[in-house]
Amino acid sequence: MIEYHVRRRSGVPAYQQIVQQTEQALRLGHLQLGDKLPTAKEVVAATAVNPNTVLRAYQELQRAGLVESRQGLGTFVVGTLGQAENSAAGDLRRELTGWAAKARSAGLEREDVLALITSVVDQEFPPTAEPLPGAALRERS
Amino acid sequence: MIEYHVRRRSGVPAYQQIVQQTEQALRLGHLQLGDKLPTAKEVVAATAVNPNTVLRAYQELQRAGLVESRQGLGTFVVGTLGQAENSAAGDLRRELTGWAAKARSAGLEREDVLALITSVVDQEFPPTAEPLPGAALRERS
Amino acid sequence: MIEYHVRRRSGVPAYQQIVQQTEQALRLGHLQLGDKLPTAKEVVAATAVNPNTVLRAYQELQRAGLVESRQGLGTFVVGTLGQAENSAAGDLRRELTGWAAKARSAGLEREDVLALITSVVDQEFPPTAEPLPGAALRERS
Amino acid sequence: MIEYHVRRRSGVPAYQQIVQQTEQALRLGHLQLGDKLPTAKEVVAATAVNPNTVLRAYQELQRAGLVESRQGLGTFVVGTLGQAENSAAGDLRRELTGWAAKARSAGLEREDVLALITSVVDQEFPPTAEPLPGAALRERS
DNA sequence: GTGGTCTAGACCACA
DNA sequence: GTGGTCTAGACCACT
Repeated sequence: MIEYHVRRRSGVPAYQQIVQQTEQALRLGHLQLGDKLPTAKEVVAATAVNPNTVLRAYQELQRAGLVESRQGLGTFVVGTLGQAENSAAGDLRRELTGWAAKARSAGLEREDVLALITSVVDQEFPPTAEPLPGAALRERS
Repeated sequence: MIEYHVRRRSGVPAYQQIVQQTEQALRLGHLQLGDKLPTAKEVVAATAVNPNTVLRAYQELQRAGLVESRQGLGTFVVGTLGQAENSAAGDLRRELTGWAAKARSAGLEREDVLALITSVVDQEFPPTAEPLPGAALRERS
Repeated sequence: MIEYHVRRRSGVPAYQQIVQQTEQALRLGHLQLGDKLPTAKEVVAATAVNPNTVLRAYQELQRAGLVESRQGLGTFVVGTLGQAENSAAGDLRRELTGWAAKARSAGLEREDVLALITSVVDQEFPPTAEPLPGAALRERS
Repeated sequence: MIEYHVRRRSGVPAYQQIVQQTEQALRLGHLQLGDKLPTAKEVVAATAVNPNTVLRAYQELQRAGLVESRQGLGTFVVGTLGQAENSAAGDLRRELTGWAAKARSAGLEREDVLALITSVVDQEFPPTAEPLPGAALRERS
């Protein structure tokens, strides 16, 4: 059963954190087709968020076609996402774990590692650019 | 000169994105002691956020002791952060770049890679847990 | 419940006055762990500042780890500060009150008393010096 | 010769800090009738503020009738302020110094002492209240 | 021209 | 209803 961790100070809305963690679990294969998500009550007990916040996250996931809520039964996985758990994933994970160990013994902290990683990933997998706002405005007015 | 990229749709407050990108540039050595940050005006021109949003980010960095704003002159780096650019960093970056290439040829998308990476990093460098809010409150009435 | 008093003519930013008064209340024990700060609305009603100014003060206190804001609930004290209310404080306060009475009967005004006091305190508890700005800059270009 | 100390981070405008420190020196007798203030150049060397900032402070003092600038000669004290250095001041200062020593041995820090003192002084010498803004507006419109 | 503060108002996240 | 973020614009302090 997936366990959510909500960081209130991160600035990311609580319901989005739940959505993102669910999506990530789907990519990693931690959640499989048919798996049951924890009930809102359980999430509330574990994360101290408001029940409505959980419901909103689950609705978002349902609209994305990833889960389905059944009255009185719970919420179940009905979709898949990505390739992170294909045949090569085991190797990739092993290698990355080794890399992380090396980084730690070189004295890097968690934040250093994250900075380095995002730097490399942004270079190798460039994020889709965002149009400058105002473009739409300029056309309209 | 550092260039900021603000993603408005990410849910993360714009001012925090600027703070985080500055911190990352400090960790990676892209910003050095004495370097000048772009003026609020320049950031506004590049990112289309409001000047106050930039000022707020800079003030946050100033309170963290990382930069110092001098009226009429600009904002300057006065602190350092982390170890991401020590002797071993070059090797680590090279290896990680190779790993990323392998991941791509295995068919993983950016989101898959990020999911895999955060999974491994969270395991190897466990984030500091956040105390449940309300702990202090529960003792009282 | 703490009551704030903002002096607009003092030259000190309103949000800093709120921060300082909160810190002082913590030192004096007027605010205890778990206490609730007034809502932004209440402060606005009492001091005629803008809600955003109050929020900014509370955020500053939150970053200092002294309070914690919970959406929809309010802002609560989660940290302590200093020793001004330990066992000896009662005696010290009594003595100081007596001293103030003597000063008044000697014809000193409020401003005279403040001048005398800051002079003595600065001598007995030297303030931490502030580094000359630009030290880091001078090395560079 | 008076020495100014400008704390840039205090939020109080630099020129006001110079004015206030001059007034305080007058009250304490550290500056006497006829004394010469440091030249703008000297203040600049000591505090790293802009010459214009010093000039503005001196102009303010001149408008208050406390000093007088003579071209090519310098700026001189021509007024007095308060009673902080009358006959009883010596005793009061001595007592206060003793009190401060006791406070320190009780473990209070500078900030604790300041909190305690302002609390007592505000009670014994209540600051003149400030009319709520809007009062004037209500009459006008 | 650069940064700092404040106001006003809008919209969102959360309880 | 409470706090969080952002925008827009004004005014001030400083170089």
